[in-house]
Amino acid sequence: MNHRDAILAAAAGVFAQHGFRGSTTRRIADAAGVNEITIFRQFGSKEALIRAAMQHLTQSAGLAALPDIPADPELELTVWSESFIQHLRLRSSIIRKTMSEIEERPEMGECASDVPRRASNDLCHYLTALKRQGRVTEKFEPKTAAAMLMGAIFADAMGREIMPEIYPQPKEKAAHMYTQFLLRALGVQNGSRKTTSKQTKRSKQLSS
Amino acid sequence: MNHRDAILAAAAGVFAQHGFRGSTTRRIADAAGVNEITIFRQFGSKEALIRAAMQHLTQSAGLAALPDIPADPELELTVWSESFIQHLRLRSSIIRKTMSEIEERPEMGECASDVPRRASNDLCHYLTALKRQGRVTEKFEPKTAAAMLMGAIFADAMGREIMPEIYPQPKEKAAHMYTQFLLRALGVQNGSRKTTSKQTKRSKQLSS
DNA sequence: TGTGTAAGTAAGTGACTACTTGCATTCTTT
DNA sequence: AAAGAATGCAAGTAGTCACTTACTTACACA
Repeated sequence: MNHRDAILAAAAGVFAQHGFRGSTTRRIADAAGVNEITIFRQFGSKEALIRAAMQHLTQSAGLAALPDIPADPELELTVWSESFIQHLRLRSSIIRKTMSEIEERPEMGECASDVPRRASNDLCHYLTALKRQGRVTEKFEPKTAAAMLMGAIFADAMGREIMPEIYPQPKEKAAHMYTQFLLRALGVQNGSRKTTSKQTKRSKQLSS
Repeated sequence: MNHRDAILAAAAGVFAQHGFRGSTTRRIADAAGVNEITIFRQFGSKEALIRAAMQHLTQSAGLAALPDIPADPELELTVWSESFIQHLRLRSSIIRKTMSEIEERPEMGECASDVPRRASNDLCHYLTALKRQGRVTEKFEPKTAAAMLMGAIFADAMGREIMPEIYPQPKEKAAHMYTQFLLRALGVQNGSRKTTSKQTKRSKQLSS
């Protein structure tokens, strides 16, 4: 493994555990198996290193895609929600640390808020398309619906470790339950149009 | 103002801005207008001071009450949601800092998670009562519904400052919109039983 | 073989940290 | 007025922090 990448990975890990002030250059160097000086020669300063590590992280983050034309809303939204909640859960530590640093270091927030911004955009587009198809019986604002689903997923990913008893069980089905809840609020009937046999199969699994 | 209270208030303020590691005893002393030594004489150590400040804060926190017997769900839930979102917004900085410290200092989380736990409990009881009244047409799990509403409110309070464009506008109506969304998912019809003229008036204001 | 580059070792800088000690001052209460 | 408690001031301790300097080692490539 390249030394530079090792340092970046170690910085991200230490930051996720201890935050900015707790990420001492010594700790990062030890975690990377590298001399402390190497960090300063490669990145110049601790601040530059942390910034580089954050950008490196957010660039490698991918989001599940939502189809342009909704076919099976429950299936498609559930898959999307599951991938989104998993993304947040895997990064819950670093997200918590970043959120708490934003006020002191606003530049950290700008790259961190990229993922949720894209997610909200994608989801709003999908919901708007659903509406245009006439498959929504209730009046609703896409932004409110999107904020609702994403908010529930976000709070679940951030809070379940600390207060597991206030979230739906089991945690593996939570994303699906939030999705069903959303669809019921929109008045979208179950079932799908134009589904392949594969999708129908998954669809039946979901509602079990 | 008592010196002890001034120190506690200053500690809470500095912690909200800078987190635990950034809350130096010097900064707290300056903010309280007190000599640094006084802190150690009164509280013994920085850790003991921060702990005392946190407990002092959570004890003084009150939550809006939800009636045992639902009468006007939209009104009652909206009032509750508004008070809850306002509570979280006023404390957003300190909540973010606390969430990020929990992994390193678990004892901080236990008193901090008290408010959301109580809120979830109250909300679940209310929704269960609504169900027992037969005013809910859709099948639903109270815990999921509560997690959905509270999650949306929590994410709004934590994230709107950083990403205002992904949340419903204006922010003063957000709590009401989330509440309406919840009620639609539950299939609760608008309007109220046994309302007084006052309540009806507020009810009409809300839906405007 | 020589040269440039990335890495390590050792030592140290000045600033900041939580916390202590000794003594003087102020305020409250008796 | 006397006594005791709370507070302030000055100075200092031992430790950690980011970062620097000066010098050495290992390796790639020509």
